[in-house]
Amino acid sequence: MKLSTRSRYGARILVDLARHKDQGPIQIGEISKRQDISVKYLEQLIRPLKKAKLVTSVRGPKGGHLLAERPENISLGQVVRLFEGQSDLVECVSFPEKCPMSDDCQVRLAWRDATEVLYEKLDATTISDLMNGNYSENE
Amino acid sequence: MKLSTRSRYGARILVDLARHKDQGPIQIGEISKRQDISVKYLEQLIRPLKKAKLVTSVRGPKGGHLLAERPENISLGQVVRLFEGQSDLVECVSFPEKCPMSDDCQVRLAWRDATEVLYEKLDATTISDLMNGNYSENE
DNA sequence: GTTAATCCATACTAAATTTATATAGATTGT
DNA sequence: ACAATCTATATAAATTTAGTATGGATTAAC
Repeated sequence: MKLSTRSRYGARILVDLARHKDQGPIQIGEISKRQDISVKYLEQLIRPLKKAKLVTSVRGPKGGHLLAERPENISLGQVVRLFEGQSDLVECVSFPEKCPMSDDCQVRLAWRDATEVLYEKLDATTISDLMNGNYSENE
Repeated sequence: MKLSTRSRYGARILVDLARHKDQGPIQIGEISKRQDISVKYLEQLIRPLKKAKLVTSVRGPKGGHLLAERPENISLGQVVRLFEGQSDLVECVSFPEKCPMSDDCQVRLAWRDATEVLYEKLDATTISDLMNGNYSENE
């Protein structure tokens, strides 16, 4: 039960953009160096972020990428839902028809509730919480 | 980010055993029919459950499997930790050395906290909660 | 207008993981 | 003795993931 690198990298990209948001458009090459992610993979990851309106870009020379939202308005929950093909812990939570036992499966309801608790936490954690090196457990 | 079928099946096996715990040792063949899991796969899944002392078995004819603990003492957290090779949302939570950036990665701390919240919920959910068809969201 | 730097989109592949099945054997109550 | 059970390892097919490659389209600076 692990998160894809896409979610992990996606979050780091957003934090990187947030940290440098006063420096104008940020080139992929810069992010690549700082985050140690290949340029090609970065391009692939930024596309969904743009589609989701979390990031905008400026084209041409001196162009680059910018956060489209304030850091406090972007949550890890958004990132995970965006990058994980299946964002629930088990398929039957959202698609009961995938399991013949869904109808009276108590375990399914427990997975559903656990998924819910997880996303409550992820939704409550924003890029703003993570950008300044002072993230702490209690808040 | 999905749970393996092993965790899902593992939980269902335990609930099945809990539901029939007054009927003496339960044969794998019975579980197989009720839960629609192949006998061979079941054998493979029950082994770790026995190793973890959640299940015991009686050998020979008329033998079978039994819960080794009271249903209220077995949690989904135990099941998931047992069956998921990696029980954290991301590897660097338990193994910071796996990522060169772990040292001052704020996102890592957020993943750690989210993992923690998830397991708090899973640990609070027991087989007893799930065995009687009256599991409800609020408890 | 040219050009260099950027962003965009799809195809593909190699590796890892998952989900089982198959085979063979050990144990034990009747 | 033996039939029914549990145990263990090997293997294979399918799926998923992670990342690269290729080729292009756009655009601002000069």
